[in-house]
Amino acid sequence: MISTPTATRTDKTMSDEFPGKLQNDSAAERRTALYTVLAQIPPGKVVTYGQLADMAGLGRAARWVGRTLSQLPNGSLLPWHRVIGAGGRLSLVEGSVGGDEQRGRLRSEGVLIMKNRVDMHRHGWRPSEHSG
DNA sequence: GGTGCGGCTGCAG
DNA sequence: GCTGCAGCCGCAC
Repeated sequence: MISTPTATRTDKTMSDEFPGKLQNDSAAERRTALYTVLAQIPPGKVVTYGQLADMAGLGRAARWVGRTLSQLPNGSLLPWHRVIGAGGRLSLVEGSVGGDEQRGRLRSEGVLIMKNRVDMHRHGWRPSEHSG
């Protein structure tokens, strides 16, 4: 056996594997995990901040997720618009840049928005049920 | 290393 | 169903 003292985490990017339970050591790792999970969300589906945080292994850091998403650049290819508040509520207010963008994108994907709310029973992403 | 701050969450009114 | 309040968690001073 190779007694590697500092080989706890490694060498290369282990991000080759699918997300779920990454061993997050640093904030950057967590952000990466968050982005990875976020990228797994299929079109027409939505997740809540808390759900996304849990998927990234952050537990209840839903707030942090929201802040992190707000820090995404405009050119980001991540489907940040598929992240909504608990209960299918849209945290972003209509009239806001992000709010308008989110609604527009969601509708483009076939997600019906009624009074700042999305039907989670219909569009809620169920990773446990093979993204379908 | 203590304090403040969020694109939150859940419950009560 | 909306508003207000307290709780959580991690990040930035």
